[in-house]
Amino acid sequence: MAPQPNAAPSPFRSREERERDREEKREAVLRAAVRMFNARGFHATSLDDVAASLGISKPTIYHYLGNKEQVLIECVTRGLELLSAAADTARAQPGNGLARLRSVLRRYSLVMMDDFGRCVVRTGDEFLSAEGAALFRARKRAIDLSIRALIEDGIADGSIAPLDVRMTAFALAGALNWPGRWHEPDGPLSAEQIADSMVNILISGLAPRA
Amino acid sequence: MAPQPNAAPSPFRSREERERDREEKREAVLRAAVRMFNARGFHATSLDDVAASLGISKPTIYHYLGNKEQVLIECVTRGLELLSAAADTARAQPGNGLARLRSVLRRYSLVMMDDFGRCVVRTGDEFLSAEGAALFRARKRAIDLSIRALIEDGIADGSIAPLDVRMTAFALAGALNWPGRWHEPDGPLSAEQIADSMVNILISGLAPRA
DNA sequence: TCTCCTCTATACTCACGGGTATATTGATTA
DNA sequence: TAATCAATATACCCGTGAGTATAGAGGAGA
Repeated sequence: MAPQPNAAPSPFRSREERERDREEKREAVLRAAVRMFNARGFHATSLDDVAASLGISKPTIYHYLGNKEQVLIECVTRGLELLSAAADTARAQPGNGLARLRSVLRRYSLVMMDDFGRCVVRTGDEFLSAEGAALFRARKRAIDLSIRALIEDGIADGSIAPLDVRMTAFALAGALNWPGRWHEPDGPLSAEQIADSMVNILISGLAPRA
Repeated sequence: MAPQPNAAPSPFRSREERERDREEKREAVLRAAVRMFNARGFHATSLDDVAASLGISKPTIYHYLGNKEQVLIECVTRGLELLSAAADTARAQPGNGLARLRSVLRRYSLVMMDDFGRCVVRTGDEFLSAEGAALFRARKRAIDLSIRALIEDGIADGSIAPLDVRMTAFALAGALNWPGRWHEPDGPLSAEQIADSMVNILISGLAPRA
């Protein structure tokens, strides 16, 4: 029996619908978890707390996710994927190296002020198991390399000064990660304002330009 | 009986000597603790571990320090004092605003690559009790204000471009805090090299100067 | 010499929280 | 209708680690 195109909403869920439900719930757990991890810290947040905030019980979380570390890893991975996407989409854009870098940095910075991005800065290697930490480092390194490549492009085409690429990438990352620590979404400054402001400062530097 | 100026070292310790001993041991506990906190994270480090690394037992630590949070607070406070000192000593130096700021940033950056400095970046508010966190924030704010004042001086005397002072301070802090996360003391790059390099990048910016 | 204080260890208590065993309900499928 | 499976709960286990009770050893001072 094929589903009617305009069938009235039925209480009987199909296979796909049930899978979508499941995915939705999983997602809800991750959202709730990442918020609490960011607010109180990973170790200070118990899965009982997370469950309570969703009106469910701890075993339900275990029904959707393997264990506490996996919850964290999924959160961090989401954040890292957003950052990678930010780095890669702008890479193929037109413009000289500096213009493309500016665009990447802007996006990167915005991600850092979002729940999953924040989770990335706030999660040190110490929180993860050896394997988790290795994965984490590998993904961060890939992002770092993306940014370095962009800086090199800019130096090659003359739009960026001939700086130490490695250090420059670290300086940029540090400055743009920092808002993940202090920015509060409900504060007076919008993420966009902060991102633009930060990027401009980093690109022009403190010394006045003649 | 007054102590002889060149008395032979005696096994009988005087009052001051005993107090000095005590202070020394306290210090040793903090050093050992901060190292382990930085390496494994605060929550993953038990006081039993710290004690074992010194060849002593946990109650001995409690003999010198009240509880685990106090150990952390003392470590963080030491770091914050170093940072404050870095900010304040250079404040009274000669030179225009930019020159003085450069000097402060350099010192700040070096502290961040030292044990107690690292502890400051790695310790989020989440690790501390409400009172601890409040103290922590207050001290960090004071340092931030010091740096902002310096930036304002520089803008006033024309040695720094007319930027958003608040954002500039955040960008600087972020970039200079970051090495506290990734720099390893035994690595190939010396702290001095990193500090100089970082500060130069931040001051001149990425865009080439005509 | 007797007492007190300092320093240290052994051996405990206890809460917290990650993780699980098991039961229940209701829908799906054979 | 029986058997199965997904989703959820209650009630538990148990390791870890913060913090403590207690005791002993040895020097300091009276």
